[in-house]
Amino acid sequence: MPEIAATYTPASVEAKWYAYWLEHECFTARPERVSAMRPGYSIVIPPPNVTGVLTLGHVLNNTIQDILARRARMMGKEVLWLPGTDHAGIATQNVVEKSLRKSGEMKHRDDLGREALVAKIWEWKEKYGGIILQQLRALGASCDWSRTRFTMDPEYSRCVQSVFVDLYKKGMIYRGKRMVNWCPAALTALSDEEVTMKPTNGTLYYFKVEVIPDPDPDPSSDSEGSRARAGSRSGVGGEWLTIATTRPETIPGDSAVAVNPKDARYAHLIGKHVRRPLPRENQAPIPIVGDDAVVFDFGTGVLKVTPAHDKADFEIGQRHGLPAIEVIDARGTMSTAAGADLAGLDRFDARTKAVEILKELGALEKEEPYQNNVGYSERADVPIEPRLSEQWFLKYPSQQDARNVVASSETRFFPDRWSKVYDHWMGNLQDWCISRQLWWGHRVPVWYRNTDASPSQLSESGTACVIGAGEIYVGIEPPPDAENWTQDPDVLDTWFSSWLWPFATMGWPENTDTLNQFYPTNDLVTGPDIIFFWVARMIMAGYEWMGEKPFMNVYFTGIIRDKQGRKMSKSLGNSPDPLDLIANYGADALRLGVMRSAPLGADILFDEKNVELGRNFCTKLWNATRFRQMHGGETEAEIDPALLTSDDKWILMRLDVAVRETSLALHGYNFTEATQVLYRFFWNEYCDWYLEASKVRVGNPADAPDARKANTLAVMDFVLGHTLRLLHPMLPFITEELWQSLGYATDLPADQGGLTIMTARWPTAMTHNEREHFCLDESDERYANAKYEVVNLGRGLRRDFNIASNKRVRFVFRPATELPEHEAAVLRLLLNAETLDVVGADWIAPKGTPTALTPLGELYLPLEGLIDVEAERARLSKEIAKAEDELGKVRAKLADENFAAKVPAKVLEEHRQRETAWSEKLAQFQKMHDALSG
RNA sequence: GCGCGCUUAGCUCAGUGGUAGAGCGCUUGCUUCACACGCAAGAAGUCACAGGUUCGAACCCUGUAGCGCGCACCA
Repeated sequence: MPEIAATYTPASVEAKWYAYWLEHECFTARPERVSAMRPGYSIVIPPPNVTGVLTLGHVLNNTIQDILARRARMMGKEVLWLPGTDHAGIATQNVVEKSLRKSGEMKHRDDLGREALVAKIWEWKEKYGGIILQQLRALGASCDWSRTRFTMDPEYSRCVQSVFVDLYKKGMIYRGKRMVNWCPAALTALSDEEVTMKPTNGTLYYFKVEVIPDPDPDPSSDSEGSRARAGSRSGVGGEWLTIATTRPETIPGDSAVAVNPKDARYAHLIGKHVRRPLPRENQAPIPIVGDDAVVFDFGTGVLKVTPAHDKADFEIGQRHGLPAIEVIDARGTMSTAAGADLAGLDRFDARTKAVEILKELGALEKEEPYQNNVGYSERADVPIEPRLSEQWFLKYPSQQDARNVVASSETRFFPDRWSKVYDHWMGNLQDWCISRQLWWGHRVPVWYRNTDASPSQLSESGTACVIGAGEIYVGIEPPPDAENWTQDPDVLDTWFSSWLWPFATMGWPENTDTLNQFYPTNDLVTGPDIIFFWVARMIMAGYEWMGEKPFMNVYFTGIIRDKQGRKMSKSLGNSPDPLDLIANYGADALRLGVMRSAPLGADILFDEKNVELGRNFCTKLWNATRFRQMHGGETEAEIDPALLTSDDKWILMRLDVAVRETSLALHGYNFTEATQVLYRFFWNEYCDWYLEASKVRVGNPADAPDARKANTLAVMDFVLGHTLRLLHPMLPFITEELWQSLGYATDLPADQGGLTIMTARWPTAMTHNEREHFCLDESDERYANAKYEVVNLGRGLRRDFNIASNKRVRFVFRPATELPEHEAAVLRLLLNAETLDVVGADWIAPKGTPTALTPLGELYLPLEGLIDVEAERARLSKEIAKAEDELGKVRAKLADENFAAKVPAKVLEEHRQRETAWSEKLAQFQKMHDALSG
């Protein structure tokens, strides 16, 4: 048996046991072992970005998953925790492009070209891609690494392509030119979910336009026709309309002005035209249309309509057959259609310029500061540009099943309130823009060719479909005569692959053992920020292709913030590196620290103090266990119930409570509560009381073992063995080290803790028979509590009379009933008393002796020659005041006749007992007080 | 604008109808033979505010304020 070292050194212990677990394949899931007696349990990891490095958010998330997985193993389940990474299209391409630009290998992606860049990204992925998974090992994550998946593995890619083809065949996928969220930084379309609205300070510009009495029949921006009219400024003296806008740079793209047809101020103008002021060289007439979307009381009630650069305007344009004039290009630069003044300018510079021109034209009436919500690209953090472009869209499949499964709690959300958020989103689904103008990702499995011939037939595999006009081929494999075809250049949204994660990682579309035994998964642990991106879509995908929900429970973690409540970010520098924390405090300390501060459903304010707390707890655990080992003796000897003391019984009962509470808390995903229960049990109950009291019996390590000492050590083994198991999911490393060091593994079967604590049985609450066996009774608990209360009161006396805690003093005790010598010995030890003289009822304390009234009798602290009568009088006065106060409160309640009449009998009885207890105390204190005065 | 959540000790948070709690921080005393990453004792709260229900409210109901989140959005 290895001797437990004086200090705990996490680094070597962690490395040792992680290697041991891997060597013994403790993390490997074996579907063939699943049976009725050994149910399967599974979690799929939310795959971190392949570019990612471990953050505190990952620590939180993966510690929870590890706790769930380890506990499930201890409960006898066959566990699969499936790890992997996500190719994360935009993020990864950005990271690699940036690094290539930095190293000078390219200036722009076009320098390399598609194939070369993708090759570079693969290279980069092979080199650095696994970092975060390595870091998870340092945290202790018990993932089945042999099953590590990547969303661009060949088999996985095939899944992605086949669901595309499947959805295409089902008519759920279509291509079209629509208004999309365009990111001018990433140069790609985004889904609605990738846009976040941010309040942004801007300006509302009011400019006027002239109503033209004699409209041009063709209001399009035909430059020749317009220029001809630009010179003859007709309509002078006509009507003018004032329009408010935040985006004057888009005026050249306006193809109408809209008013509400019910707006009496303007309704008569509908059908007339106004002169669009920009571009200067093409001040075309544009129509005034009536549309209900225009609100009366915003701005002037007149709306400029820019169908090419605003979603709402696009819809108005559709309703009125208006042309969409693109004045901003993909990079956010003004196009030639914007006119000579603006063309080539960045969209924000163009805004300034447009305002200047309006001023010059005398069209600008006023400008006022204005805060509006602007959509930002979540990833690039730049304002998105609504833009018309040709994209692939998906009508979400299996919506109804996905909605029902959460509404009916067949899949449960923790905390439950997220199910409302989910339901709301599911009820307002918009088609999903799934194509991205990137190179890194799953390429859209569609090929085109121009042909005059009639459409080709379906390919034999049935994976191809055909559309008229130009020819389009949709299939997992390229068309047979691929050289004649051009593949769609776009790739698919990363989430279009992530949503298949729960089954694509398990061998789908094959009917594998893994799928049979581990799908649906039991728990998903993720952040609420990706409830739409990922969770909702996985549920729909699960129903669409597996015909079954992907998970039974979803636990949403909080967001980790710093202690001032700010989000963790690189630029703020408030994001500590978890690996540094592990190096400084140990992985277990980090896990405990994070879990102890992670309340269910709330954000977590991270403070390194919590990790310190975790470290301190590990040290305490280490030392308390070392204390046990130092006293030697047989490991885990049989407990002799006949030799159990009140302290023994008390700790066994407290342990039982801790077992129940821990299990209950974990069952309800209350991880913080579980940690708190265990922290209190071990530190405050086991160490502070039981271990200290037991010193009476275990004596010095060198003392010869006797039956009583052996029995106490057996109780310690029982409690420590249970505690280590309860703590193992939370603190895997130190518990394994101590489990092995104490020799608890030696006599157990390999699969029940003999090989590793990982598979030791999860403690269960004591049965009635076990309680009988140990003769556990509430009276033992009451007696032990009373004894500890005597100690508390005695320590209070010491404090009140300024006796240093290391000074051994004489106490006198007058017990209410007989005090057994072994209990007196415990009192002596815990009070740090030189002696505890037990006296009879006839003993009279010297005048002024400090006295405490305890549940077991009166405790005196004789202070020979040092008695300060005034001090004791003052102390007693305080006690009397306190007793009077409490007595007053409880009597007031009892005096209320309504109270006595309506309150439950149990509560009434409690109050009566309280009254009796306080009045007795009060009487005694008063007696002692009077004696001092007399 | 709609919806959800939060407000309890200096800080972070437990506490779902019956005597206000923990950790950290603070004060005091202790190198007591497992542990100073420790031991012991202590101070510290109008439970956001206002009403209501109840014998009794931190807890249930209504309203108000502040903070946070989600959705929608008005140019």
